[in-house]
Amino acid sequence: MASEKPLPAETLTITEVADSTGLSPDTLRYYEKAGLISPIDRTAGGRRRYATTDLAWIEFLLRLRDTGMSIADMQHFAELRRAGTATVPDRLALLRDHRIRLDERIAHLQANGHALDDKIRHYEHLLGDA
Amino acid sequence: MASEKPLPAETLTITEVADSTGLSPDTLRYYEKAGLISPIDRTAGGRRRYATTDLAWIEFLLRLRDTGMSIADMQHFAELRRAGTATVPDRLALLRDHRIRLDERIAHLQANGHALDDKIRHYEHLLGDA
DNA sequence: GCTTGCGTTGGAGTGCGCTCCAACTCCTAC
DNA sequence: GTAGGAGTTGGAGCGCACTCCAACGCAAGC
Repeated sequence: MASEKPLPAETLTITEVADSTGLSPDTLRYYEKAGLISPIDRTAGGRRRYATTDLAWIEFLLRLRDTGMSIADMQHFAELRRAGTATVPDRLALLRDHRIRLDERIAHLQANGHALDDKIRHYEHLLGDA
Repeated sequence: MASEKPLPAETLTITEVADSTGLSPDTLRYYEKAGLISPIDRTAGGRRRYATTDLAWIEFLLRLRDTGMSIADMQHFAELRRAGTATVPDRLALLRDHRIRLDERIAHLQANGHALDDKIRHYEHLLGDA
């Protein structure tokens, strides 16, 4: 009853995933241990083989991370995902909320950017510079 | 020769500055120790009295921090400031550079925001939701 | 003068997000 | 079969930006 799948050719080693995502192998293992990524399929020898769906999920995680979501919140989201489609409304609500806070952050950054522009102009004026 | 200035009325205690900036008194002392803020005037009893110019500088620091500048880089900027007007060109160059990287970050956040919008639409579609 | 509370210091501790390490196994090429 | 490199684990360590603490000093009201 060996369930030895033929391991579809589109399978990636940890370094391949690392290279393609910009994460280090250590960070990939850390994310998996933390439950951000569900346990990755292994070869007979115990080595991780990432499926392209795993890769897509990691890229989504990176988007959440890069927009300021904490590990703890990503853990929560990943749990909901593992719990199945019944949690889609929850996940949608979380994403919408995150999206709103992202726009607020962007607006805040832009306002600060304008203040920096003023400061830059002030310095330029001091120098008679263009 | 006592240089006991009358301490212009527009002088603030550490908690007043904390309340007005949102920083904690501990953080204000930490910033001063770290050299982000030059030594603040003291009362006879050794208590800090912040001038409004100190407040303005702290608010500027917060703008740098909120736009992603590290403590180390703010230390550098503060050093240049203490070194006098000869460093204005350097400071201008740093600010311009920081400004450019800020715009890059904003663009990146916006791109990620659009990707999140796609994901949100995907979930909405799953639900037949508006 | 005494209490209450704000402020001071140096230094230790915290939370986050990794990052590194030792000791080991596995896989490939020769 | 052997050498070299890639991958595995649990756990320790790190850098950043604070945050907290104990022990003390000073100030204002009663």
